Amino acid sequence: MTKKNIPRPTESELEILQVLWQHGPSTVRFVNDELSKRRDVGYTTTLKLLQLMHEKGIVVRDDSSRTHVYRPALREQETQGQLIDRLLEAAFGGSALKLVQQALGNRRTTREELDQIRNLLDNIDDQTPAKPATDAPDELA
Amino acid sequence: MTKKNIPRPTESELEILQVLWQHGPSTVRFVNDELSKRRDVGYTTTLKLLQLMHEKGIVVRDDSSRTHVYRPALREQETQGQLIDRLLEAAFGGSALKLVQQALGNRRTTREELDQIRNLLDNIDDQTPAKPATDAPDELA
DNA sequence: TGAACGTTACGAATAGCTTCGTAGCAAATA
DNA sequence: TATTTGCTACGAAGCTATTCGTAACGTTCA
Repeated sequence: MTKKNIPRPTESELEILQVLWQHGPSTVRFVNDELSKRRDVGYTTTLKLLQLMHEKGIVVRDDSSRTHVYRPALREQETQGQLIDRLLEAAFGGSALKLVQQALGNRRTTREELDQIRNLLDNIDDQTPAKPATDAPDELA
Repeated sequence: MTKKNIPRPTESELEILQVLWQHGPSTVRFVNDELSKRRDVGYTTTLKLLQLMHEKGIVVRDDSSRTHVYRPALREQETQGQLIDRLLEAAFGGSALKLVQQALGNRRTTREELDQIRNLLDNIDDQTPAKPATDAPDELA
């Protein structure tokens, strides 16, 4: 009921979101400086992008002072979850299993990462009843 | 050296690729019928899309008979791997761990699937030396 | 004050994606 | 053979994403 109207970020928009996720609320100048570390991009390009993202509701803007400050409208996890859902539908026929297999299989993964995933699996296991529950707990840190 | 020139499929193109992956080499007619099961789409739209995909090298075409037959240029796994790489870069800062956590965490996953993933992890473990190997085996069914 | 600078707003050009109409041709059929 | 059917090719329109130039305006500072 809350996340229906937020449009899917494009690739350029994601690039900006990553800066905001990583550094918190930022000015156009700052975002542009960050992007410029990776590739050539004009200041007004970044500005325009942020303005569009604002119009779309992807970011929230504090324009109380002359230099506006932008922050993501959604938390990192929400957006990432959305994107995975999209990819799942678009390329994996909805099978999360196949996606995870693909993500782990064709990639060098460290032992440590593997262990972390195993931990995650165990946690999920604890909460996965043999029969579907009607009142599964939600929202844990 | 082999997969550099193949451009990334768009969303519509992926929809078609899924049909080809699932049913094997197909005519425009067949692909269009499949797509039509899910949504409204004109025949020439599907035709044009396949023609463009052919130009781009995303699909291969057998035009020896009047009715052309299309098949994917890349195997399902390759394309999916590519797409995951892309998403990994675009939204997860390159961390496969975060991606998998997100894919598994925010989703109802069956016990069976969890077990399959655990198996996968064990297999990877067997092949993951403490120090990186120079001659990892490739291509297993 | 006035010049230089930083910031936002806006318009426009370009490119790619998606869709479909029309034309032309070949094959099947009456 | 004449008609109908089915297929490919092609062009174009509409939309979105991306990029940047220019203008307008406030702030800073010499």
